[in-house]
Amino acid sequence: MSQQKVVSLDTIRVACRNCTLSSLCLPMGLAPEDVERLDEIVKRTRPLHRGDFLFREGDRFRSIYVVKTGSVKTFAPSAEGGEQVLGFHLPGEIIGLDAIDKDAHNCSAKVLETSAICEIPFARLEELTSSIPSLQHQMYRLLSKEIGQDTDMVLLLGKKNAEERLAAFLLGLSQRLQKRGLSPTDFYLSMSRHEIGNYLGLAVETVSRLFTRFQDDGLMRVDRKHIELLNLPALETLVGGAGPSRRQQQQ
Amino acid sequence: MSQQKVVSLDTIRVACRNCTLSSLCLPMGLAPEDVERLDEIVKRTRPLHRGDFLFREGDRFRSIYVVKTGSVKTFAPSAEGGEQVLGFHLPGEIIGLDAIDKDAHNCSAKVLETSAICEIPFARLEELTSSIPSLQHQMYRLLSKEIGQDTDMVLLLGKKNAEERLAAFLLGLSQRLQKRGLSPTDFYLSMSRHEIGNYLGLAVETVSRLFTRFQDDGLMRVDRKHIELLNLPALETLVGGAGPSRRQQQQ
DNA sequence: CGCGGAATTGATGTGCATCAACTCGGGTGG
DNA sequence: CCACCCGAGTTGATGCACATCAATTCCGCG
Repeated sequence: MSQQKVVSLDTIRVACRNCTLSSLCLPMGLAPEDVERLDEIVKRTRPLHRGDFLFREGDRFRSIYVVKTGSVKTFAPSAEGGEQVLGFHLPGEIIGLDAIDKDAHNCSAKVLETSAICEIPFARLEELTSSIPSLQHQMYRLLSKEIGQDTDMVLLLGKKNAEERLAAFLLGLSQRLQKRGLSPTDFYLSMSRHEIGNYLGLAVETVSRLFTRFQDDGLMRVDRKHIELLNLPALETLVGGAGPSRRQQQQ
Repeated sequence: MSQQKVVSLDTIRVACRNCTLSSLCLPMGLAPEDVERLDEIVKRTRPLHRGDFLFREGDRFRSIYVVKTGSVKTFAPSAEGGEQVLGFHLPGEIIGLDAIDKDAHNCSAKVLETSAICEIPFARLEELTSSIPSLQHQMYRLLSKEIGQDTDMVLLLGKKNAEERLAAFLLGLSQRLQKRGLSPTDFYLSMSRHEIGNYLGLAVETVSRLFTRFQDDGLMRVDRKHIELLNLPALETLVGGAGPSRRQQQQ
């Protein structure tokens, strides 16, 4: 969102090492020299800006990307020239794993705000995982986790109403930010209402109305792109419990 | 659906070898001795029957499963005791990859009809992939493919109307059956209307009405669980083109 | 300062869920 | 072998959540 000072190369390096560590290696103990080997294949790219593409649908698959700071959205063309937003990617999160299969990207990735992104050439990563079993296991876990997240999304789109979807979206952001040591209750949305609606399978107007309603109900404070969550437990109730005074789910 | 004769062990072995081959190794050339090593860790299970579980949500993750014959559905609990059907798995398809991350299954897998299933202990598979780079690459591709499929599902649930969803469902089945050398236009549905609706985010009644409509329009013939697709191109138009005389997609 | 896209808010329409009634087929027990 | 039963599927009537249309305001930016 802001950049108080020119970020030194060292800062990037350290931060990037951090993001590599936490995303790829945190849960498994990886020998320090292996971390070093992993670190060596990571390319640091200069800061990217709003609107820049990491890759476009159809591009040959070469690398996966890790968000260091900022945010990225991925989206695929839908029928009739429209697009489906597939995800918003925050610091520490990985982009591009879906391209391994066809060796080509089947979605596009666009930077939402000034962001620092690490690029990891997949061929080299694959060599590395061959010789480091625990890193291989990490890769399997990462891929598997992605499947799990998509499953959550299917559940959201298949079974939840508008209210539940937006509550789930906000809580999801909150938790992911918290994981990175950022405030889980006070943050800025880097994406537009339109993109949120597209992502959640809702119309812009519905998103807008729900923000207003949530605010009126004291669940949150909304000022343009600035969000303050005032009542996380209540939001959790909305998501999990299928909404108190709402229709119950089919089946 | 039927079982003309008791299947001999050899038949199972050969068929299972086939399914392992085609799912895990077909696209990459794998040395014959490596295929042998892979084949050795595959467990053959006796035929399973309608209602049997491969695993339940929460079970410790030990193996992935490959459908040899028959079909399996996977589903996760939704809010309020309901369930979300996550997928139907046909011969040659793999189940359980989503459990690697948490080392526990986060969905259940239930057999829809008498089926033969291969079990592959994941720990042993992982050992194998460490020493066979091309097999490791195959695993990455399989996991990545699964992500791509989930993405398709998100697009379907987020952007398609009832008609498009059912058309996409039928075409999907058709193509997957064809891949296994079965008829792409004449097949039996092993799942109930209820399960189809649940999977597609639709009510049973809507599914039923659409079957009737499609039949009236000459797109297909429906008799109970027996399906004949009479006009694949027309179905494809329904899916891709967002329906000729229908509302256009948002954005 | 003024333009234009983003967001909000209100009014209206509709696709599909829901409710309800009925039919069908398959399995069971007498 | 048939009568019964029960769950699955179909069909029709109604309602509602959310999309769509329309008008206005708001803010960012040149």
